[in-house]
Amino acid sequence: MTATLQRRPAAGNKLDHILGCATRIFCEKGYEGASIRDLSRRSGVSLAGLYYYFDSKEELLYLIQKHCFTTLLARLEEELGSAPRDPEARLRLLIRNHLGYFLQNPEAMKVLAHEADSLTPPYARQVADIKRSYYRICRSVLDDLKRQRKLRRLNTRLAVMSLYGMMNWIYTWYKPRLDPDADALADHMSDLFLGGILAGASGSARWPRSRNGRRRTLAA
Amino acid sequence: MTATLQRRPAAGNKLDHILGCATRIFCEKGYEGASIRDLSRRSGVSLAGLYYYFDSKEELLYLIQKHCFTTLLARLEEELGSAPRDPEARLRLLIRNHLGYFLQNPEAMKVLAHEADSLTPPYARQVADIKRSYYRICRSVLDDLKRQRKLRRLNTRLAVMSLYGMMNWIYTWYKPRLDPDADALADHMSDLFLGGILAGASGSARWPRSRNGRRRTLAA
DNA sequence: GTTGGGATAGAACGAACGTTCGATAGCCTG
DNA sequence: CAGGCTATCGAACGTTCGTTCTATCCCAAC
Repeated sequence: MTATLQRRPAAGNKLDHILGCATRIFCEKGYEGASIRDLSRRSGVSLAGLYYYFDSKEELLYLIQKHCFTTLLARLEEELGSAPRDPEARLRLLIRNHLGYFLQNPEAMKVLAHEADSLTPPYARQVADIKRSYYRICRSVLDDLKRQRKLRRLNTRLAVMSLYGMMNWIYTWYKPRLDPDADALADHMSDLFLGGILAGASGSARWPRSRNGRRRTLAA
Repeated sequence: MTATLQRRPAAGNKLDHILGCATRIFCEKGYEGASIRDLSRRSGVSLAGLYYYFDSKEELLYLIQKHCFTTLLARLEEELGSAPRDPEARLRLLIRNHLGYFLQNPEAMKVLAHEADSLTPPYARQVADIKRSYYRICRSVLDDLKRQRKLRRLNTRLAVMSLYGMMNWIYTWYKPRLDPDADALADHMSDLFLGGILAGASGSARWPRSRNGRRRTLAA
């Protein structure tokens, strides 16, 4: 009934193992589709024994999400701390950090992206707080870029969301054998995003915005 | 046991109502989290009565996905049929079509994006076929653009996936009150994507870091 | 050597699940 | 009116779910 939100003193190692198994199971079958019995089988811990390490299935998902977002955020803050002030460089670094972590932990990535709103209030708020911090960093970097390059017509929210869409969607299609590695992918998406931002949103009359009509912008 | 994959003769109206309710429930609670009893309550049809209209919960999801993707694909093909040959114009039209349909049916959109691999082989293949057709249209338009603009370094697969990521991710953040409407959003994403493609992918410089280093591909 | 608590598991609980059964209306056709 | 077909439902079936109860084992501390 009562949410713990705090870990027991010295149960470090086995809990990690359980969380790892749970991540893989949630990844494969989804949060609702996965059962504690699946976790019991895969982890080798008895059904009842599992409940020594967590209070509920929901806390399990919470622990996974909290750990991943916390790690992701900490990495980013550390890297940005000793990085140049130039907004473009910082944005590239952010993208590299995001994709690097995600492609290194593809199962966790899918759980984060796919079960983004499977948690209910007591847990959901905690995760939402971390996500908001992460989002705000990206937004502020983009605001800096907007100021520096005088991109008056840039909608920062839309831009951030488009960027996250590009990045987070990869869990649906990325094939390690077929697709470029994390750094090359980060370069690709950085170029695509920055190119689009800098080319389209600077407010010159070159690309007039029209509501309904189709624009014949470029001479073919 | 045997998958029907074919509708009974004259059960049109009520099945539509059931499918509409099911879409909303799948959207709210996810496919696994939703129950037939939820659907019974919301639709006003008794639990057993529902099974007159479909054979299984999975067929229900299949019918929703098939209908949506078929409609989306048909609309696109119709629009592209009477459209200019210019690849950029066709790409803009594709984006407009995609976002227009999705923002008009946000609940169905979420079910399509979120339950993309909740179906098992007999049903999954049918849906995958339609999705592949849809994907291929986008890819071929992009290949045309690549040829026309001589974008030698453009990875078409990555570009298509990035674009779909941008577009499909909106179900996680779009707020009708706060964000621009479908056409404006389509313009935004078209500009972002095309700007990025045309600016970044034709030259030899891998890391165009400064403004004057950025190439202008537009005046060909 | 006893004790006490951390760690574990077998068995069970009540609830909810997807699905089916059998029956009952209404309605068209002969 | 008889017979069959469409549409519908209450009740149940068998299974699986998340969770808990209770008992045990292990081992350090006294």
